[in-house]
Amino acid sequence: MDAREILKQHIAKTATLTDEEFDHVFSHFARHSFKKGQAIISAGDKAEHEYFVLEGCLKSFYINDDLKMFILQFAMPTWWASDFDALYSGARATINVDCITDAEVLSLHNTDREKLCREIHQMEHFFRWRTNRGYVAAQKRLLSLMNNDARHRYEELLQMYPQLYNIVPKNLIAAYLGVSRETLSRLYQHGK
Amino acid sequence: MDAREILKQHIAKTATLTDEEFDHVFSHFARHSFKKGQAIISAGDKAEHEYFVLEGCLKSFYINDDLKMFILQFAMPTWWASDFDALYSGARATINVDCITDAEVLSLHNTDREKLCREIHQMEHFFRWRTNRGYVAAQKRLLSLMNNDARHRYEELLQMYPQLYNIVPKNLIAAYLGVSRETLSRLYQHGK
DNA sequence: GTGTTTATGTGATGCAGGTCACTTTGAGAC
DNA sequence: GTCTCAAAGTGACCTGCATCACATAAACAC
Repeated sequence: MDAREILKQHIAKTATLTDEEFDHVFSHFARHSFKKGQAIISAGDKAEHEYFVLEGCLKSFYINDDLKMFILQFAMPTWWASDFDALYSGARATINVDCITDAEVLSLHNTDREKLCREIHQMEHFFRWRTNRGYVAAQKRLLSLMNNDARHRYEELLQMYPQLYNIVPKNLIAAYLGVSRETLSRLYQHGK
Repeated sequence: MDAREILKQHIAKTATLTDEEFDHVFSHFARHSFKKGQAIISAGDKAEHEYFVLEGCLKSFYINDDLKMFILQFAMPTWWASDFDALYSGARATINVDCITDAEVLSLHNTDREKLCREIHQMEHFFRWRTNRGYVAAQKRLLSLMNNDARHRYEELLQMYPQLYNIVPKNLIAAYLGVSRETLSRLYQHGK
């Protein structure tokens, strides 16, 4: 399935667009291919685009002063990634986005998203719902982080996104869960 | 300042409405007075409304199987509170909302929010931005929870919301930070 | 292929913060 | 006022997870 069709079906789940409207929307996206390990947004950059994943897997992450990495999100096909704080506020990025595997993405400029939201009511609706889902997911993750131990969070993650197990190295899973890679490794030593 | 004016100015920060449009919007809100300690949404309820705070302070929180409380949000004047997951998905509430102090609020039914978003493009814009801000704030809190220790998170919270110090008891602050009340109490024993 | 980097496992040790138990202070209710 | 209950402080003890150190093993570059 081509990029156009993937995006069209993705948006159609939340918003109703005519074919002409979708053509107009799609004309604001640009396609990019990235290699495994390649950076898409680096801390300090201006974050001007958000990215819709067609193929592969991205991660968005923060690096603290001790160079420790914390993963905010893994982005699989039909997910969106960016430094949303910087994107909306116009500030420099503090979040990085890069490629865990080779990836195909569509980029949308911040200005164009706002333009599309102004022009087409249904696009504003679409982006409202996309953010809604992100907000609710972030709140659930906050509660899980406060309430559950490392093992529980690990099993929760694998149950929710089984595909991750095969694609994402354990050190990155640890950086998502908020535990050290050693602790994650020890969770299942000698079979559970 | 009356309820109408507070809401009007709050919305005007993000969206442009004519007076007629605002009158229409405002007609969907209902005003309520609550007493300190009173519950607004309880786990198991249908969550059908979201609440805009005019006066006082609410909290939204989760209670786990061990009856331990985790606070998702304090809601001060011009903040919104609800179980947004249940509200949007139609599921039963898992989050509670109640009053830390006596409070004056405006309620908006889920159905009416969606109706207003359909009728008035600018209202869809308003709610998109409201959720944006919530999403970004939740992501920052996730990072802080993974990256910083209890003392750091406490100082961060007080710096961001100094008003909380006088209004909100320490055991609730602890439930927000994700530490025990004993640990929070010990942070500043014998003056720092 | 060979050398280099990245991912993973595992032992030893330390500490932040949890839990339990008890005390003190303060705010309402009457 | 007095009684009750919630909030807050503190000691003693325990534990989940971090950190450091080193050993494999697998992936990648050339």
